[in-house]
Amino acid sequence: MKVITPKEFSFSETVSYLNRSANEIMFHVENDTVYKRIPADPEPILIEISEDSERSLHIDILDASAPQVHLLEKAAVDYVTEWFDLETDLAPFYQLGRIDPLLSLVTDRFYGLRCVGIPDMFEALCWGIIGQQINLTFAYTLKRRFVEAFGSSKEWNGHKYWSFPEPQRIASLKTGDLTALQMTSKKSEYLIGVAGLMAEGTLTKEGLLQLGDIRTAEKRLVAIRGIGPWTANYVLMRCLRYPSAFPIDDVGLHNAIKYLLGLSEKPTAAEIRQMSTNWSGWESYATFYLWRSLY
DNA sequence: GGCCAGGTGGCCA
DNA sequence: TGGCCACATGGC
Repeated sequence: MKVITPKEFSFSETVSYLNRSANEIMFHVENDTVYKRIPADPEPILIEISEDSERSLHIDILDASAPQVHLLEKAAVDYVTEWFDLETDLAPFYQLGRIDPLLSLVTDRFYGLRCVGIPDMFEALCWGIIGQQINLTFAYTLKRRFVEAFGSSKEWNGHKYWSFPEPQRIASLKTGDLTALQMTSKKSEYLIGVAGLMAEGTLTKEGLLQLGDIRTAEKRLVAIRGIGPWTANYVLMRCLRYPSAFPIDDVGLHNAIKYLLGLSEKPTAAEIRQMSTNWSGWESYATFYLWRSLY
């Protein structure tokens, strides 16, 4: 299917972002084409996303069973719309880029980049927890081991496409099952605990969204063991899509600011708060663009 | 070999 | 509230 994209969208910037780790397991990029196994009824489907010579986006289902194909096509388009955040109007953000000295260093440079999401909240939470206090390279390694151990996959053209593990599966594990993958025992406890809350239905994406405002959702998340302000805001940003979510403690953000401004030290929390006063309502996009400058 | 990493919980004033 | 500190393991 051909998909209408907004004016301020760049598929090549999206692909650049998706290409940032060769160790990524949840999708595959090859020849400027993106492949991903996504949830669908009655079972996951494999989709291919590419851009034609006129810069239109194309989404195709590679393993569709014929009778359901129309429903599946709609599911695929909806998924990509959510994943690539195609419905957000970026014009106000770019307006900020014209007045904010720090944002101006990234808005033109990465024009058309959108905050790539993690639609599955269990995946977003796990990725946040896995990434706490370890370098990103190792985080990708841990995620790969985690998914290969407890997720499901389908092979297509000699490549394996993975679905993220189900909360029910992780909730049934013992910490030893995860420390065996080199997770710390704390991380293992956090992952199993969050999986339990989602498996029993006390924690859901819909439920958090129904709370209505970001502060209430943040409080609900931070009350969970293993989820602090950074992880909560990371999930609010990449899964629940609150544009004002702001993982201000993020060391990557600190380093991005340091390098972009040529500082000799990382900025303090107070300095970042000061610099971000202009970003009100767009903190998540500001963070995503600043992260992008790191690779 | 030492510092750092997309932090968090727990303790203390 | 805000400031320390232990934690735990790999990357570079």
